[in-house]
Amino acid sequence: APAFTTLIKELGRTGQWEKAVEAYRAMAAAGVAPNTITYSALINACGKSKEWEKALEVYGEMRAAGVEPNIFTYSALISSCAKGRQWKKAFEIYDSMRAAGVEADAITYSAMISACEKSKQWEKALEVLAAMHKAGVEANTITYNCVLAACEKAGQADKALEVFQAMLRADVKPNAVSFATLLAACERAERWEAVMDLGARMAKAEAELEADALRVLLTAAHKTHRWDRAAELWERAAKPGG
RNA sequence: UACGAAGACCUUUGUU
Repeated sequence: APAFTTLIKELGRTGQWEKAVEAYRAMAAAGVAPNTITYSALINACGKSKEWEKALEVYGEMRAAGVEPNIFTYSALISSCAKGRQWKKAFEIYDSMRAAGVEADAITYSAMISACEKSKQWEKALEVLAAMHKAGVEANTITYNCVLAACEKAGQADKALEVFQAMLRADVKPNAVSFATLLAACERAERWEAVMDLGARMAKAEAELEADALRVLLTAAHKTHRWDRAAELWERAAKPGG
């Protein structure tokens, strides 16, 4: 079964979900029984291609075959719903997971928040973060990135900055994705002072300065008449590895 | 104890 699972994952990674399903069918023909790991990989393969209905169908077959889902299975299902922008379905899966006595971890919560984000439910995303905290599960950089993305997508720059503060208070390190999301939110809201502030934090965090981030930071320097900062940015960007 | 397999942001690919 591990060989089939590896194949299914690879097919999923390259967007060939139909072939992944074929590989799964071929298992039966070869007399190999799919297990929890195989099903989780197949659900994820379907989810990656935004085939959330197929992912749920596979889940149904899994249950019918008497194979027990675990936290990987549920997280993959939630992630599938996220990519298909089915936040209500994601909550349904989450509820059934809890009913089965499976505790959500940081990955599960992040997938839930991502589901809210992609369905443009930023308030729900904040609710999930609060529930996570209440459950005593620590939010990590990715979790916060999902929340930041939810705020950004909804045009809630102030909320994004609030979440960022909470992130720093929780001692969770922002990465390049965090900053990119924050910059996007602030750019859209024309919060140039906030952008300048982020630029300073990025420098302190030694975060990688990508082209798009540089563009927004330069725009902000221009808008706030901080020519000195613009020059500094330019020099830093010109340096190899800087 | 370990010993080829599975889940979250971003990245790749496809669709608009």
